[in-house]
Amino acid sequence: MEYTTQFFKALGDNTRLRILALLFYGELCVCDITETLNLPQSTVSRHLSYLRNAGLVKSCRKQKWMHYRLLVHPESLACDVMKSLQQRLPVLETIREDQKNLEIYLEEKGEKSCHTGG
Amino acid sequence: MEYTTQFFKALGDNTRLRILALLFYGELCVCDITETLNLPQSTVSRHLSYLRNAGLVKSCRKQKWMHYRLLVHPESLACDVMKSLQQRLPVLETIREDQKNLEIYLEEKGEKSCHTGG
DNA sequence: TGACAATATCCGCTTATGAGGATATGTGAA
DNA sequence: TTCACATATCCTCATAAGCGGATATTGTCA
Repeated sequence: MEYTTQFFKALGDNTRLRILALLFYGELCVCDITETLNLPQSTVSRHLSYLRNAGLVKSCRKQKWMHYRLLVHPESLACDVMKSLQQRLPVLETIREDQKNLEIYLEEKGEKSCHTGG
Repeated sequence: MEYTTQFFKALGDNTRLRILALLFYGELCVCDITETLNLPQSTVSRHLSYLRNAGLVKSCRKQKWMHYRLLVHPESLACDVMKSLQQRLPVLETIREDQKNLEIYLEEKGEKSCHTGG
């Protein structure tokens, strides 16, 4: 049952919940997350590693940028929980603010984005 | 968002997941859990405290025995997750064994139970 | 290849948490 | 009021993890 425990440990941290809430918007690179949440790069990177080890996200390099996106196995506990999170996390003030900031950030970034030509 | 984080932290431990899986069967006292899981009493008590603080269970004294049962606020993230846990935890070998042991234990205990005269 | 940008990892420090034996507290019965 | 049982809390130790600045690594481009 280690996998299950590790899954919930991964959700047991404010920063990681905030990161997941951003990833519900789609694939993002580390700098997107770092700037949106306004946290030190090392902090974001460390939490992303944690999420990857716990099997919640997967990463892939695209040129200079490492992109992260959600990874869910269908018909699983993790899948159920992630769906519920997607629906319910925005109840939280902090999460709503983060998501708003992401929208603003992505719009401002526009075509200069590391997402162009993705 | 502290409440949410605390909720997931509470789920991020093997022993606590095992305890919750037993409580899906209904209200239990500490000795039921201790004997079913075959763990030191202090360990079980500590984890029950943790679950209580995180708002997942509530306790009430019945004579000499402290009874614990699940506590879920309807229409919440916690409620969604608990429902999913109830359905999916028995996928895990350890959980199935625990639940089997609980059934045997309760049957053997029978009328000498601390549940008599509830 | 040299410089820079994007990330990951290291490091030192601090706090949270787990374990389980020992002990304290609370409760009912004699 | 004393005993026995049920449970909570204390104590000490060990490990997991969080933080963020500094540094290493890797890819891109001139």
